[in-house]
Amino acid sequence: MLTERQLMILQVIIDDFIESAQPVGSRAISKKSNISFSSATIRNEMADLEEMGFLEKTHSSSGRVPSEKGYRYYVDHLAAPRSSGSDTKLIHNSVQDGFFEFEQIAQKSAEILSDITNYTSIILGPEVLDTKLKQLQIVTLSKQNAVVILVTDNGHVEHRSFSIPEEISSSDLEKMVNILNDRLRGVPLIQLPEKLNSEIVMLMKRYISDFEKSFNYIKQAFFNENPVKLYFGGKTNILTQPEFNDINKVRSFYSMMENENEIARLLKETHNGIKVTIGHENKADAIKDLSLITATYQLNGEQMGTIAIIGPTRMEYKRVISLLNTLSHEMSDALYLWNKNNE
Amino acid sequence: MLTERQLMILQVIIDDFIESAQPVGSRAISKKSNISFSSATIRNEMADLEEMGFLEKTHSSSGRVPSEKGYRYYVDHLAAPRSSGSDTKLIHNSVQDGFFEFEQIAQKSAEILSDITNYTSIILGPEVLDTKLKQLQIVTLSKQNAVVILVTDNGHVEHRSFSIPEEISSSDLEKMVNILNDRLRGVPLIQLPEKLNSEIVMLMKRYISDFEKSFNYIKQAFFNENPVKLYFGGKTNILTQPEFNDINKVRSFYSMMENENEIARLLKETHNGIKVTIGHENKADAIKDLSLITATYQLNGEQMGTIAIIGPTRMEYKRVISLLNTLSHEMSDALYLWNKNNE
DNA sequence: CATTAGCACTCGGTGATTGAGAGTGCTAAC
DNA sequence: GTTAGCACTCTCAATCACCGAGTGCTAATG
Repeated sequence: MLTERQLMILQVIIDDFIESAQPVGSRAISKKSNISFSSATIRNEMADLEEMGFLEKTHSSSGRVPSEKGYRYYVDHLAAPRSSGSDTKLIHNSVQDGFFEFEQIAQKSAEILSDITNYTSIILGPEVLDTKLKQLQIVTLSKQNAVVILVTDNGHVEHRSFSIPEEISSSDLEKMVNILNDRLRGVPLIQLPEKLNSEIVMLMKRYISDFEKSFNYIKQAFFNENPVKLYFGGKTNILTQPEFNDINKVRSFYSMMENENEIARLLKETHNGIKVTIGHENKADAIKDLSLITATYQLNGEQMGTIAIIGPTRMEYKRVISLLNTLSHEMSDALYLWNKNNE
Repeated sequence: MLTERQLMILQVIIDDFIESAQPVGSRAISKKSNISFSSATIRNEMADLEEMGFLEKTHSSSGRVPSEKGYRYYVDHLAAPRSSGSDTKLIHNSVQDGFFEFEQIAQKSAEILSDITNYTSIILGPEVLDTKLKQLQIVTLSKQNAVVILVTDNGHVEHRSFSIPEEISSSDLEKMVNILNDRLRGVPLIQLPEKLNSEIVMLMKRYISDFEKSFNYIKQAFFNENPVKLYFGGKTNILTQPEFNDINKVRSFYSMMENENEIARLLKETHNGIKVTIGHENKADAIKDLSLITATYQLNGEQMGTIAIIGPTRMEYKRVISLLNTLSHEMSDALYLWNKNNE
């Protein structure tokens, strides 16, 4: 469909625009070292590319700017991922550097990703639902107060304070914890509320009277939480992008970022591999003039979570794609190792 | 120094400007129902007030705008705190509604504060340094991995995963935890590193060989943390304030907000009571055209932490001061009750 | 026939000019 | 002491001319 030369010109225009954020004129292109045609020739080609929808003008006598279709073509055909050794090393080090806890690594990776790209990065943690309860613990602080601590088999820890009903003695508490541990160890978190309600409540009532009130509080505290966690990096980076000189864009972007559920939903749409969503391809209104690039990470082939970068449609696709690729593999590898040790 | 009438006019101007964000003209003032002088008279008074430094003009023929000195006078003499019943109720409910955990309450209060004011709120948590260790717990996840959990006497929980050196058997681990609990229970967190290094290390070495490596990791994980925690509310609220139409202001504000240490330092300067810092009175450059209002909360008369609101110098001082006052008392009360139960 | 030089044309951006409107300071009258 | 009146100042928005970057088209070129 496109001639060799058109491809080349399209590529040059997009590369140039990604770098400069300025409309690209025919003269500027003709001066590039790898271009040997006159500006007039290029003008003709650009007119054709515009007609086909790959380029746009900001006004009738301006230089050309890539359209969303142009970007789409660019990422699909033109943007061979370009990996930088130093970037790769940075990511590698951050992931390998003591992989003890997923939360740490995710947070750190999100920060590095946003630091080296100047975009905003988001990492979607694995669903906690299929993690299993490892241990339940109650630490009493005083006669009235105690902390329940819940540890999952992947090392995640949740805790919640509660006040001890007067009727419950400390030996009762101990009994209760023992029962719970006995019965609930190994139960997937997602089944916990149900298990608690059916089997356990009955059992407990036999041992301890009137424990329901305080127990409800604990249950609620643990299971109303978001079932999924997001790690952000560089939330304010977009402020340095020229396309965000408009306060209203900033506003709508941030109000969107506050809605974690929506973001999680967006990120979950990726299924294995890297997905680039450009401008209006995005379903969420607030990022209809931004691009979202997502990649997944896996454990034993099963998708665990998503890494994402949000930036202007004028994004360094090549670099970002390669970065996400690297990080995705690093995280998958680390998860695999960690899991193997954990068997 | 100021006549009755000048006071009145100053007050009206500031109130009006706080509401409208527009320079206030003499004619507008003369029309207010509680003002019975002509615009000419008011012009004369305004000229005097300007000469004294309480008012400013944005240009030679504009209406007047309060100067920082004007705001200062306003909060010191004119702004009798005006408490709204519904605000008070909101705060009261949020604080009372299940005071089991400080973190929850602080987070929720910060959010409510920012929601009802449209400014940004920050709550500085109590120094964790003088809380004491209540219990240490190690939960093994597998042969290689484990989680250390540290509970303080005020219900704060910290945890960190680590990998178990191969030399350590699970019975060794148990021993280690027992020793640690024995020796460290009741020790103030601030003394923990020291204690660990002096007494405990020696003791442990006798029981367990080569535990140092993994132990160092734990130590580091726990004690490199910020010794103080900040809870933010409404970080994006300032975007709705007209004074933040300038992207550069937004940028400098956010880059300041990312520096938690500096913010903590600012908030710590308050000592009992409410403190209003207007514009250039602030030491931090990034908020030299903003106002910061702080209040402390106490436990048994001892200052525990700070509540703060950041907004434009054109801030609803009356309302904010009264809100902070209310919240400060509510939090102090709640802390007191909680502490009493905890004895 | 593809390429290119040349040129008229278009449009955004800048700076100067203008008039309206809001507000002031000052003076003179009350 | 207060106020009406008025000249003056300055912002803001609209208008205009002009420049420059860039285009589209045509005609000449190899």
